[in-house]
Parts: sequence; structure tokens; C-alpha cells
Amino acid sequence: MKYKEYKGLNYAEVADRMLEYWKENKIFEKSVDSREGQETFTFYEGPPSANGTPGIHHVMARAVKDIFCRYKTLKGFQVKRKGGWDTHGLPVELQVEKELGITKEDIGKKISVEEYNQKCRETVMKYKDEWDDLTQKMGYWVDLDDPYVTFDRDYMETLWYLLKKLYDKGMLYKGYTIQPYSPAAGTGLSSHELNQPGTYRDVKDTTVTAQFKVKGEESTFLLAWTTTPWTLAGNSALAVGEKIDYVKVKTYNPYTFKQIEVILAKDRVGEYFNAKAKDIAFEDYSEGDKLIPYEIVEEYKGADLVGLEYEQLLPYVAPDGPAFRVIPGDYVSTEDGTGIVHISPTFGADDQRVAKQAGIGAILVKDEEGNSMPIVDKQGRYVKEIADFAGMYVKNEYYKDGEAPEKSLDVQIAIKLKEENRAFKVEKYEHSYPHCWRTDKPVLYYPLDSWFIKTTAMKDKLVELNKTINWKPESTGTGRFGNWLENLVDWNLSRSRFWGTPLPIWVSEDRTEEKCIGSMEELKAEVEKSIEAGFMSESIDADFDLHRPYVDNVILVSESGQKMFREPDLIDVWFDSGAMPYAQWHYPFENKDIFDANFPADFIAEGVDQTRGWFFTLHAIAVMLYDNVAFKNVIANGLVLDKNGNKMSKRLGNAIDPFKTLAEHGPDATRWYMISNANPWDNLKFNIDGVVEVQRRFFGTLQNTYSFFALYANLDGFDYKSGDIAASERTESDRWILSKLNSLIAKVGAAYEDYEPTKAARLIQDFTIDDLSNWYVRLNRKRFWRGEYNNDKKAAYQTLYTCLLTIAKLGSPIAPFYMDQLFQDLNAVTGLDKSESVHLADFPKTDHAIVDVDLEQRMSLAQNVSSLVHSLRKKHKIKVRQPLSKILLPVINGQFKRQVCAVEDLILSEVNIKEIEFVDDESGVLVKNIKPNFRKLGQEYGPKMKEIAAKINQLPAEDIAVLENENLLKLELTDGVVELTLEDVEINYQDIPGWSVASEGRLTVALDITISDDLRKEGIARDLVNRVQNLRKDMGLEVQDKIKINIEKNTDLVNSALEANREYICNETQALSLDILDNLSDGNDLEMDEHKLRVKIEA
RNA sequence: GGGCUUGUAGCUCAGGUGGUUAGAGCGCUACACUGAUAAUGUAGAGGUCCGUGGUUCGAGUCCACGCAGGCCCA
Repeated sequence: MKYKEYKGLNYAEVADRMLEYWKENKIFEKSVDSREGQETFTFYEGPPSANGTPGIHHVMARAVKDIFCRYKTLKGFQVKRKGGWDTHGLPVELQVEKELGITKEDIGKKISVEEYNQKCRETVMKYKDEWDDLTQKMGYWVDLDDPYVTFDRDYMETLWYLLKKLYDKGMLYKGYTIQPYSPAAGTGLSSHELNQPGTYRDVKDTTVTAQFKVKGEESTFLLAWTTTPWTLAGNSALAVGEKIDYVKVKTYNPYTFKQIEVILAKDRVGEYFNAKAKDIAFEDYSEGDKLIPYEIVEEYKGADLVGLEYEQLLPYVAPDGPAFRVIPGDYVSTEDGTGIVHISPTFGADDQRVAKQAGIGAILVKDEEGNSMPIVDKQGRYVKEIADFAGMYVKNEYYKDGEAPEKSLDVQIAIKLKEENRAFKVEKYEHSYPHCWRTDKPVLYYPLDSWFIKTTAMKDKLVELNKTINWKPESTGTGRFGNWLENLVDWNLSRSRFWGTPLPIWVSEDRTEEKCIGSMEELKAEVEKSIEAGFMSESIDADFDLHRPYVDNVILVSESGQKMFREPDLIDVWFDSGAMPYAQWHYPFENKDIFDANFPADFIAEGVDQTRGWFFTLHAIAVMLYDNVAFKNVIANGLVLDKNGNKMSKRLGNAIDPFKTLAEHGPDATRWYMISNANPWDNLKFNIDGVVEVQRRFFGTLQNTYSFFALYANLDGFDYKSGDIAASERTESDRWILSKLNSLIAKVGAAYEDYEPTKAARLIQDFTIDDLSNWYVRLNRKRFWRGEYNNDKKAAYQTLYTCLLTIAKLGSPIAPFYMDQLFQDLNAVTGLDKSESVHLADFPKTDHAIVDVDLEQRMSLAQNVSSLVHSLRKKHKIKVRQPLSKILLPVINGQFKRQVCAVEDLILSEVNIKEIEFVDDESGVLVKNIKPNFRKLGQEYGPKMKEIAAKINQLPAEDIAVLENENLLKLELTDGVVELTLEDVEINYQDIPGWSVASEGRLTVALDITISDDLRKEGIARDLVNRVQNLRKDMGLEVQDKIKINIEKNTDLVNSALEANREYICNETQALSLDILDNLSDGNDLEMDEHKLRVKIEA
């Protein structure tokens, strides 16, 4: 059996081949089944929506998920991964509407709800095949055969069960919230709808800076600015920033010319008053003057103003609680307006929030049924209580064509305020304002009734349990998510839509009785009761569809015998996905045992944009209903941007096609690039060049190393079947790379455990490229191809084999296809591992006995010394092929000489030097260099440091000697004496007079650059060997072919060089003879520096 | 407007608890190697560490205020 050898590996084909192998041999299934009975590691799949095509960012997100599931499998855990599909919600509805060319208004008219929902059901899995294809091609292991689907009845039944549990706990209630509302369409708008392109438009509105009269003052007013003057009639408070500075300014009203004092933010004075008027005397002002004098008469902090009461500006309707006070507002700024914000709790979400916090009521009226409502009706008109403007639309856009009044309501209110000495400034202002994407008319922020989950009641628990979750990165957990929990509002569950999970709440006609249904069985039973009461005619079947319109037709009977109708709302789709831990198993109706073993999740991962989405809903439901977290570890990954850092979008054409990328570069390089390039939680600037680089640099190097191994191992028939060569019989470099390898296992394991895939990838990559390929293999090449198949050679094979096999295992979670091939190619010959795939193997264990820190240190010394010698050779333009006699190394500490001696041979051959000579103090040739130890001195002397450092830098040699001998030196400063010890300084040898020297840190190397005749001759011989080898290759000779070399007589130097090194040359070039002839007519002319040789080679 | 986050070489990224000469890879330039060769090695050039203040003997690192990009939310 041979190690497989490849010519020009195609990484995409590797993946195709492995994918086939996995399928045929059911490797994924085995990776789960073979761990039966082991500890479980639970992963939850956040369901994607299959009504859109997958993008490259899905490859990223799923690679992250896959890595840890595969890693934990290697560690012996059983990792079940159930796939899932998110199927409800607005995007599906929009897509259907687009396809059918209809709008929401057409539903129930042009198309029945039944047909519409049927269409949604068909559309939602439109791209499922494409998703499944990507899943497989990228190597994401997840169970696609039995996924959970959120529109399944079983799934929805669990949702109802959970909702009922919430209901029974008193955590579901109906209430008001301020939502974007389109009066023209008569419907609330979701944030998603508001984010449609083109909804935000620049509009010019009449704005008013109104004067709110401070209670008990003659002529003092608080100034507040609004772009929606119609909301002023709903004003019930004013908000200030507690830290903002405010001033009271004496001036005149520009419309009534009355003298007044106004309060506004200090920073805004320049905006409202013309600095040119500052020095005008108040007596000199006459009515109508353009320049109005002003004077700051008092200053306050915002906090001082809190509690100040004022008179109602437009007293049409009395408030329903305490009102007309200054309250703190955390969002108040001095960017625009006056720094005092007009609060109308019925027309602004922030307004409602801060008002509620401050215990301020709203301005409400009663409708015909006696229910409270705001001063604007659902059509967008003022109610009759606003006597002067009753029935007027608050925006001119809401009137039918041609019916709008010349002066809009905003303008009329501005005029009224001007006349009443209540307007300080009225002007047109252009700003961006959202419009309804269907009617094109401006939206109102308006209170709508909705069903809520009382998440705020559980806030402390949510916060507390969040602290037990391991967030990657931590800041998302403490910051974005933590702050969100701190400022939690109740979860608005209601959606007025068609395709989703219906709210299972039935309410009696007089709204006094409610029923929440928690299962199919319960629904059936209630229907039976309803049939008895005569409200329903038929029972419902087991296959009853819980969607609209069917549930809407279910009329139940209340305890008192009233008809009950379902609340028409659907629930937020985020509840669907947040409930997946339970609903995916149809818990508690089925699979109780599976659920118990798989809750909570050990690990989940999704985009950071899910923080307030899926991460929150998972957490909220688990905490509220099960008093537990839903997940213990979470990676919130960042976005995948294009290479310039712009968001990818199909519209801009900068989106990367994942299928194309995978087909061209293979999934392994794509995954490795994504993971190694940046931490998953940082945004990734996806550049295809980076994938190519990873492929070339990492996979190329690894594959080269494998090929090198395979080539010679096949020649020698190495099968690793004769037992391990003892460590003592292996070379220094063998033991070194194995030490490094075992350190690597520990570090990579720790990185995976810590959910740091990027660290793991970089560690593996650096080891493979720097340690294994560029140092171990390069230095040991000859051991593989030269000489007989002895123990030394075996040791080399074993060492390299172990490294490669271990890399395959360590890297397999990230590059599952390639690493499996590598594993199998190696293992096929040796059969050392019984696993038929790397993914069924065990994660390597660190053998601490093999880790040798001292050995790693001395190899590092060898590398540094070599690097310094190369640098010196370079400086003097002496190539490595020219041997040199020796280098000098100053001994820097007790370990040094021993350590260097151990790696002496490596250094000598690497840099082509004959010997290493150590020099120490006694030699007397070293020049000492003293440097202050800043850290130590700084801690000890602080401010005196500068002076001490300067003194140390110019310390004469004799003082250094004193310090070294006595470990004490007195230093005279301008203000006293300090005593230095050796710890306060660092002494190095950084120069050796008469030598060429290079140093790095404390390490110094001196190179003898004199080239003796012998050395020169040897150099010439080496050059010749090199040229002859090239000729051999050009002639197509095999390694073992013998040759004859004839050379035309040359200069004396060259001739003697050849004579002196005849044996060496013949040995290296497999030459049987080397003859110097007087005349050679048909040879090759070779140039070697200044020498020209005519050489002829015969096989 | 708020919260979070990023800003270090042309590009992609490292830089515990502050320590004086800021690193790596790619790219570029030069040289070397040539039985791993559609490889490989070494060296060099390349930086106002986003800006401005502050703390400190000393700031890429800590603090404040800005600027620019990103995400989420108003």
C-alpha cells in the first residue's frame, strides 16, 4: 500500500470526493451514532428563511457553527444538530404579494385569506433545495432530513402551549404602545416596513418654538421646539437633560413685542438670538426692530429645572393624571431645538416612556363607547374636543385631493400661538420623515392596542441569568444585550397580518371574559362546548389547520354563555424562533426525554444583528417559563462585507456568489480564510484574493509537505508498523518539532474550548508553515532521501507522519474535507487509527513529557543565530554557498553555551560556517553596552527616571565594571544620590572591535568574513556542484544515474579548487570521474561569479 | 439622537497588567537556494499606531472630547 500521490491538487474536487465518501459511508450519521451514550453537547440551529437565496455570509455563520460541533464530536461528545426553517412573517407575505401583484388591501377581496396563506406556504420553501445544496457543499453538518418547520401544526401547538403558560402566569396583557401608523391605510407599520427603501423622505414642515408659561411667574417661559405643532395640544410635560446647562434670557417676543424671559439650553442661545443685538440697550428697542436685545439673567443645570410646573399651552382637554411639569429625558440633546423637549405621551415612543417613568399622564378623551383615545382619531383627524380645529386632519396630505385647506393645521396652530404670545419662533424646516410605503403619506406615531408579554416583570431575572452566559465577544453580552435588558420594555407580540401563528386568545363580545388555548386537545374540547351552545356546527379534526382563516372561524363559548371571538392578531415571528428549543421537539406533547437532555443549549451562533432578535427571544422565553438560560455559550458573529468594507447587496452587484466561490476555491480554503482572517465577531471584508492566498500559502504548504513525505515514504516503504523509535534515538530537531507539536495541541485545544476559532486556525497555520515546513522539513530534507532505510530515517518519517496526522485532526473542524483526505491518505497505509474518517477520530492529547521548553528555547536560538548570520552575509554580499570559517558568540548567560552547543550542527550547516567560538568576559574583546531597565527604575524612582537613564547611558566602562563586581553603584543626581544594582540595568555585548557584528535583543553574532584560499576553493567546488546538478536535471537524469564530468583546464585557482574537492564533487553529483582536460570542444559554458568554466557531462 | 463596535505598513491582521528600536503575512525590491521546484529561504524599503487634549518620568496601550466606518435601536 502506498501513500497517495497527487499532481496538481484541485481543492474543489477534494471536497466533492470527500462529500461522496461521507454520503456513501454515512460519516455524519456515524459521528452522531458512534457517540451514543456519551455526554451530549447541545447545539441549536437558528432557523433561516428559505424564501431567499443564501449568501456568502451564511457560509461564514455556518462555518462557525460547524466548527464547534465537529470539535466537540472529536472530544467525544454526542452532538445532535437538528436543522430548522423559519417560515412565517412579513418577508414571506411581501414576496407573495409581489409575485401576485397585489397589496394587503386586496387580501380578503381579490384573494381569500385561505388562498393567500396557501400561496405563502408554497413560497416559503422556494429556495430550500438551494439551501440544502449550500449546506452540503460547504460541509455544514446538520440534520436536513428531519428539520423543524415553524408552520407545522405540531410546532405551532407548542407555541400555543407556551403562550398559554405565559397567560396563566399573568404575563400576557393587552395594552397601548406608540407605533408608526398610517392613517390613510388604517394600519400600523412594522419597523421592517419603515425600513423599505424610499420611506424616509425630506419634507418641509412648519415648526414652532412654543412658549410654556412657568407657573407663578409673570412673564417667564420655557421654550420647546417641535416639527409637529399639531401634537402641542397633546402636550403634558417638558423634558430636559439633567446634565445640560440652561439659561434664563431676558428679551422681547418677536411677534407681540412684549418683554419676556425665556429658558433654553445655554448651547442654543446662539441659535435663537443674534449676537449683534447683545449690546443693544433694552430702552432702545422699539416694536418691530429686527435686532432684538437680550441678556442672560440666570443659569441652571437641567436637574435644577426638573419639577418646575407650567401652564397648559392649549387647554382643550384636561390630563388624566399629573402633568405640565419639567421631567428628565435621557435622550435630550442640544443638537437642535432649544434643549427642552415637548412631550406628548400619545404621539411619541420616547415621550411615552419618559412620561411613564416620571408619572406623567397623557391628554386623552373618551370615544362613544367610553374608551380612552388620543386627541387624534384613527383617520388622522382632531377630535371634537379640540374646539377650534375639530375634525381637521393633522396633516394636509390626509385630505382627499382638492379638499385640503390652504392653511394646514400646523400653520393655523402657529398663528394661534403667535397671537397669544405663545410662539417664540415659527419657521419652515426641512427634515427627513417616514412615509407609508403603500400610501406615500406621512406616518403618525400613534397609540395602538396590542398584546404584550410582560417581560419587564422578569427584568431582574433576565439580567441575572444573562451574566451566566459566555458571550463571544463579551461586549455584546454586557453592552448591546445587557443594556437592552436594562432598558427592557414589554414585548409587543401583536402583528396585524395573515401568515403567521395566530394568537390563541378568545374574548367575549363584551370583552369581560377571555380564554387562552394551549393545545389541540383543549381547542377541540372548547369547540365541543361551543357546538352544545349552538355557536358552532362541526367539531374540528385532528388535522385542523391552526392558521388563519380557519381559527378565525372558531367561535367559542364563555363561562357565562357568551360568544367568544379570537383576537385577530398574529404573534411576532420572533416568538416562533425563540421557542424552537421546545417546539422543535413538539415538547411537551412528545419527546420529553430528548428535550430534557438538550436544554439548555451548550452553544449557539448567529449574526450580531440577532442580539435583540433570536438571542433575546430564546433568552426571554427560557427565563420566563423555565427559569433557565436557553444557551450557555454564544458567538455573535459580525457581517460579511465586500473587500472595500461596503455592505454586500444584490442591487449594488458586489455580492459574492457562495456557490461560485465554493466551486472555484473549494470549501476548505473558503472556510479557512473566513475563520483565520478575522475573529468571527469582527466584520469580515471578504476578498477573494485572500482565499487564493490561504489556498496557496497554507494548503499549498501543507500539501507540499505531505507530498514530500509521501514521495520518500513510498520509496522506502515506510508504514509505521514497526513501533515508535524512542525519543532518545531521535534527533534534536525531531524532538523539537514534536515538542512544538504537543504545545500546539494544548494551545489549539484551549482556543477551541474558549470559542476562539481564529486563534486555533492561526496557531495551526503558523505551526505548519513556520515550524514544520520552513524549519523542520527544510533542515531535515537530506535525512529523507539520502542513505539507507535505517532508524534515523525511520525516526524522520515517524516524526513527520505524526505532525501531519495531528494537523489533520486539529484542523478538521475548520477544513473538514481536506483534512479528512489528509488523514485518510496517511492512515490508509499505517492503519494506526481505526477511524474511517478524521471526524470519527479522537482529538489528540498533549503528551506533556514530550514538551521540552529548554529545547524549544535552544532551537529558537539556532533560528536567531542563523538569521543574524544570513543578515551579515547579506551585508557583505557573501553568498551562503561560500563557506566561512567561524562565528563568535558572546556568552550571555549560564544556559547559553550549553544551549547553543546542542544545536551547533544545525547552525553550522544552515549558514555554511565551519565553527562556532564562544567569547566571554575574560576574553577582553567584548565591548559592553549598558541600558537602563525602565520598568524597574520607573517604579522605584518615578520622576527622577529621566536623569538616571541619561546617566546610565553614558556610564564609563570602569563604572560598569564596578557595578558588575559589587552589584552596587552610587549615582550622583542633581538632588541626591541613588544606588544602582544590576537589576536596574541591562548589560549586553553589542560590539566586538574588528568584527562584523549583528545583534537582536541580547543575542549578538560576530562573523569572520575573511575568505582563505581553502575556503574560496571549497566555495568554487560547491558552485560547480550546483551547476552540475542543474545540468543533470536539464538532461533529465534520474537521481541514481551515474555521470562522468569533463572540464576544460581553467585558471590555477579553479583547477586547484577542483583537485582539492574532487571527492566531494563526485560524491554530491553521483560522478564516477572528474577529469580536467586541456581542450573540450563540445562542453557547456558555465558562469560562476568571475569564473568561466567549460564542462561536459556524460551519463 | 442613543448603545455597542472598529480605526496600527499599499492590503489583511497581531500587539496580557503603560517601559523608550511597534510586529507578522501578502504585495513590492534585491539577493540566495535549486533532488519539496507551478516550490523555498534571507534581507530591504514601507508607519504623524484616526485626531486633539489630559494623566504619567514614560502612552499604540489609561482618561476625556472629537472625526470616520459598521451594526442595532430611536
